[in-house]
Amino acid sequence: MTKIKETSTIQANKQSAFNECPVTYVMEKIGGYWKPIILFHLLSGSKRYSDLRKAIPAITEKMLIQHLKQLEADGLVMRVARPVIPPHVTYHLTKAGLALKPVLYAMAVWAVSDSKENSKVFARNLKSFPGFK
Amino acid sequence: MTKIKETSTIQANKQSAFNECPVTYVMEKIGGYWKPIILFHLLSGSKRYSDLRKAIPAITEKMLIQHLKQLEADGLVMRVARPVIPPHVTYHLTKAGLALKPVLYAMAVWAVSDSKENSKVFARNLKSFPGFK
DNA sequence: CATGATACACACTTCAGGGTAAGTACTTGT
DNA sequence: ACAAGTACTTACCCTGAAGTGTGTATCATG
Repeated sequence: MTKIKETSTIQANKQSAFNECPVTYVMEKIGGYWKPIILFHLLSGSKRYSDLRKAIPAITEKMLIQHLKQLEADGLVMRVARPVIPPHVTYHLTKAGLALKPVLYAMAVWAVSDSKENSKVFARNLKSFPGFK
Repeated sequence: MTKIKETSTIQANKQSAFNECPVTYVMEKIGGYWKPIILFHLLSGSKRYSDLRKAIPAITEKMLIQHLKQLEADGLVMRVARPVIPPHVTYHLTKAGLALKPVLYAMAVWAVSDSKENSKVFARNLKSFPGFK
């Protein structure tokens, strides 16, 4: 994890939001481009490191590991390493990780209904992502 | 809204995550330090611009406006301006914005139970926020 | 003997979100 | 005449999350 500067308003704001806002608390844990995707793949069952890599081709190894370590430190996933050569490491969701299922589900439901109701807005958003026309 | 570079892997990843992952879709809309807090305040009723400023003292005017504009563009809030002097502008949640209530609630429930079950992890996290001992 | 597979580690760079600070327009009150 | 309130706008800077690329240990297999 990257070092954090002590004197920084942005960190102070993060702190207060973290303390006061449970939504921010959740987003600190499942936020970022990759964490939700990793969690999604683990929700369908435990996976090896290399299986995750194959399941998410676009992710770099650095990002994958970094987020797995963070998820582990946050108590959402468990790392199980078998002491064999070549290494054999699997990642599992913990109880807390599994408890995220309804949360992620609620988000997904909203996303689907929102992208239907506001298809125009959706289209505008898509345009703002380069490579789309 | 800030300009976005066309040639950027990070944007490309955002795009694919946005397309494939409904959770990312939601977080694009309610993510950031301030959006959940603004939404929270609007959930308890429509508010004037100046009321929001008073309710969230730490936020700067730039951030407040910027996020309100984004929320408006995303169809989550509605801006109602009365053509009087001095100006009188109120912000309301739209149908889609109100529909976020169960989502935010699910997140809050998880946050509370998680911070209870894993008080040690919580403590570690707090330490990582400067200003805490 | 060297190539491949596995699960990482580390140094370096980029960029978009967030912060700071100052200014605008228009009118009412003193 | 000038300060105060309201709802913004704009220019500039800084930081930290994310991406790029290369290196490591260990053993089996051809």
